Amino acid sequence: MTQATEAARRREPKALRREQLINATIDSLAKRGYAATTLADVADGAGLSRGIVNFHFASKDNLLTETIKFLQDEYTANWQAMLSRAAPDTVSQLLAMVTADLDKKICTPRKIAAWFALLTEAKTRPSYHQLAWERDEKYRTTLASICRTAKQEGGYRFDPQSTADAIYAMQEGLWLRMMLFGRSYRRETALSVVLDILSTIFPKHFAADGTPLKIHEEDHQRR
Amino acid sequence: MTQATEAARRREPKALRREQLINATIDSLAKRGYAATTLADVADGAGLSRGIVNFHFASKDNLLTETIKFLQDEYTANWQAMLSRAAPDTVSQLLAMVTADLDKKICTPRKIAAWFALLTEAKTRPSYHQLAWERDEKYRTTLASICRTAKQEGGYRFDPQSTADAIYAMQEGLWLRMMLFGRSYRRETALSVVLDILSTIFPKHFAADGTPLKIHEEDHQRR
DNA sequence: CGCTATTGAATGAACGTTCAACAAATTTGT
DNA sequence: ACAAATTTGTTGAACGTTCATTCAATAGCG
Repeated sequence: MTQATEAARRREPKALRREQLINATIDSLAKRGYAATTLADVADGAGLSRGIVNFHFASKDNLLTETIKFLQDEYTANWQAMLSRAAPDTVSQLLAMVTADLDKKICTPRKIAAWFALLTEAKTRPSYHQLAWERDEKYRTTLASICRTAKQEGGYRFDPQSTADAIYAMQEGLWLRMMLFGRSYRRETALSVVLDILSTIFPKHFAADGTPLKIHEEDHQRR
Repeated sequence: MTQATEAARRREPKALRREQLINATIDSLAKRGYAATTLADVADGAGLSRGIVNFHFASKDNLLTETIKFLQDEYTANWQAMLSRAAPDTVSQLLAMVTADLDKKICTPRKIAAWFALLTEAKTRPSYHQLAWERDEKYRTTLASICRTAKQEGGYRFDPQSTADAIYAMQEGLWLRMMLFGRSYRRETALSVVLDILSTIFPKHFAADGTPLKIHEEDHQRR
């Protein structure tokens, strides 16, 4: 590296270097898996020297905790933003939730792989477990409340919490499929599966061909 | 250990000792996770000495491959047996498939945890990947064919393959939930979520209260 | 010059694998 | 029938490697 770029690199603020290392961590998790990810891999991936991670993150454990926190923050911020930007009708809200989960920004092979690599270890790591639980709870309760509204609007018989659980579980299952069989199972495939099942579960909210319908409430009250 | 029991232990055939070590591996994977599972853990768990695994399995890698193979064989054999024992009507077949997935024998905390621990590493290990793919394909195509029959019987509009994918993904998602939040999310909870969503997806096959109905061949046309 | 970021070599712990020694079981020879 | 020889299963110590962490030395910055 030339001295000019070396100087420029050195001037980067701390937060940027941390993010750079977190990204190298995600890369390594996706490429090599949890067990085979070493600090040397991460440092090499970031183009930096061996001791650098312990300087910025104190320990490998902490680096991984910060990585899962990064992924979880990005995930939650993304669906919450998409939800608030969506139209207020039930179908739009529902679609916002499920397309956020499969959003191009979130749902990349490397991020999915890294997420599962960390999540699987969450069982034995309290700090990961806590983060997984938070992600879960927020999304799940929001989805359940949308299902409750939809039930009133469509006069459905299902139990809203149970249906929300089923939809959420299905999405996590599709993530798993994408992680394992990403070559044949992509975002677009998963999205069409989700849309199909939604139009089956909420038939009054979708046309026969699956087109979303906005339901107007003459005799229903919202939220 | 007394000499008598020591002698008895030594007489156990090779296959039994292998299964004993595989079980200790599942225990360790569930308790400590993939990364922290060592051969010393496995040997200690089985109450045997350090070098024993390399004698029976040649390498750690091979032990783990045999473990995932063991779990996958048990899983597949279980649902195929339950399916063949079930009544021939569509609802019974469908229920056999989904209850097999959540069967008490298969769906234990330790087996779920071990399965995910190994599966997550499958991305980077061709031999695991192959096994995961096999498990997937068999179950998925069987489920799709049942959905196809149900569609004819109930005059549903859904795409059978897509619906089967959604159901299967949901089940894997519920496994993930059980792994992560096993204290609050158990087999019984997951099962009720599955049954709820099935009666939503196949309304003609279930009564309003969710009771399964056997459909007879008169209803075959419509829409 | 003090301060902060970075480097890379040194350290020590953990782990998979190997192997010589031993013990039990089984086969062979007489 | 029984001892010797051989095979099979098991042990635990030794070995070499890998890895996270530490730290003294260094370089850029204001």
